[in-house]
This record gives sequence, structure tokens and C-alpha cells, in this order.
Amino acid sequence: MGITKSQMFSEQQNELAQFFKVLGHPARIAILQYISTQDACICNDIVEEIGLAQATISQHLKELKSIGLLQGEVEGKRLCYCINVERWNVLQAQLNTFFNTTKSNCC
Amino acid sequence: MGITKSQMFSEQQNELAQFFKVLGHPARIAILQYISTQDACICNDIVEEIGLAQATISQHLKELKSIGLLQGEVEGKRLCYCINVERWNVLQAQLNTFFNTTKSNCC
DNA sequence: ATTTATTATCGTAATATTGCAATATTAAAA
DNA sequence: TTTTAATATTGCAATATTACGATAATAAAT
Repeated sequence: MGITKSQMFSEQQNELAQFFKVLGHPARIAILQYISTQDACICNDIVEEIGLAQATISQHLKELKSIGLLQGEVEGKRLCYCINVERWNVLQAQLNTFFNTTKSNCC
Repeated sequence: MGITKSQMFSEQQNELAQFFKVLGHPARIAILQYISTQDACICNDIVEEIGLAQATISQHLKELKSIGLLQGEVEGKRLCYCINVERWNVLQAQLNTFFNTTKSNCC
């Protein structure tokens, strides 16, 4: 039915899945990689770099913001989008915890 | 349009995104966590544990298999699904590489 | 050979996601 | 104040995902 039965799972499971899901699109991976190579990170640059429409990029940026990975600072009429390094590290740690506590083999 | 323009992105970006995408569902997180706690990992057990229909679980298992995270061994009329530890470690490493090479702040 | 148990696949309905054009919003510049 | 530039939001079409019932496939047990 396309609807995820999130009430069946723990908050931790839903949160982790949501985080993976946001990273689960090549445009969002590309956006993060591009931002990390730039001194100033402006949406319009990303539009040209990635090759998707401005509205589409704006949507992807919103999703990255929703899990706290990006922070935007107004810079005159422009917006400077940056990676939130603190949040970035927290997510990386969470993810490694998941990987380290789940890999035991049973066969 | 619901179609991802994967030809716009590098193979590495598409692969990484695909991997994140597969982990981006709480049922699949729950399946992996459950399997890792069991000595024998049988699909039917998972159905009862997770609470989704057998067909749905089977579909999720297929997706986890598609990125190599699960391996299934036939055991009589049952199937023993296990985490592929080697693949698990490779993915964890790939993912950490992404995190470590992308987090520079620009603001 | 038939039954039984386990898992996979098919078909389908409901919902979500992706992408874009058009439009709105915001603030600097003229 | 009007124009211009940058970004966000809205509305919509196309496609993908999620979920499940029904059914198929497979192999052990009877």
C-alpha cells in the first residue's frame, strides 16, 4: 500500500531508517559531496552543478535539512548552505553503532 | 516524476545511494537486528516477530539480498537467512569513507 | 503419491517520491 | 518604489514503494 507501518517499529528503528532514507538518493549524495568541496555553498551553484531544476534541488535540500545535516545561513539575498559538522558526526556515530551491534553471523 | 535521473550521477553515487535506500526502511532495520540476535534465522520467525505479512517480509528480504547483506542457505524445507559479515564490513567501510571525505564545513 | 510446511512470486490497491513549471517570497540594487 | 536575483512553495504528472491476498514452487513427511 506504499504506507510504511511505522507504529510497528521502535522510535530508534524509525529514526535510523529515516536517516538512511534521506541519504538514499544520488542527488542528495551529490549535493553533500559538492557542498563539501566548495568555500561558499549557494543553491544556484548546485542547480548548475547537479543539473536538476531549481525546484527539485530546493526540495532535496529541504530533506537534508530535515535530518539536520544541512544548515542554511542567510547571506544578503543568497543563502549559504553548509554541512552541520556536529550533526554529521552524531549521525556517523549512530550508524556505526548500528553496524557494530548488528553484524553477528548466525549460520 | 518519481523517476530518479540516475544517469546524471556517478556509479559510485548511485551505488552508495542504493545502499542507503535499502537500509532506509524500519522493517529492514528490524529484520537485520532480529536476525543478528538469533542462532537460526528462519523467515517464518521473522514474520511473527515483525508483524508484517509473509509476502511483505519476503520482499524486504529480497531487497536486503540485492545489496549482498543477506545470504540464504537452504536447510531442508527451510531457509536460513544470515548476515553476510564480509559484505557487511565492506559496506560499513564504504559508508565511513563517504562520511569522512564529505564533512568539511564551508561557512 | 498425497499432504504439509516453508518461502517466493504475481497481481493489485494505496500511498510516497521525484521532478518540473509556474508562482510566491524575500531582500538587495537601481 | 521598481527591478532584479535567489530561493521556497504549490500543483501536478509520472513513477516507485509498500503491503497483502492468492497462488506457485519446493521439499520433507506421511
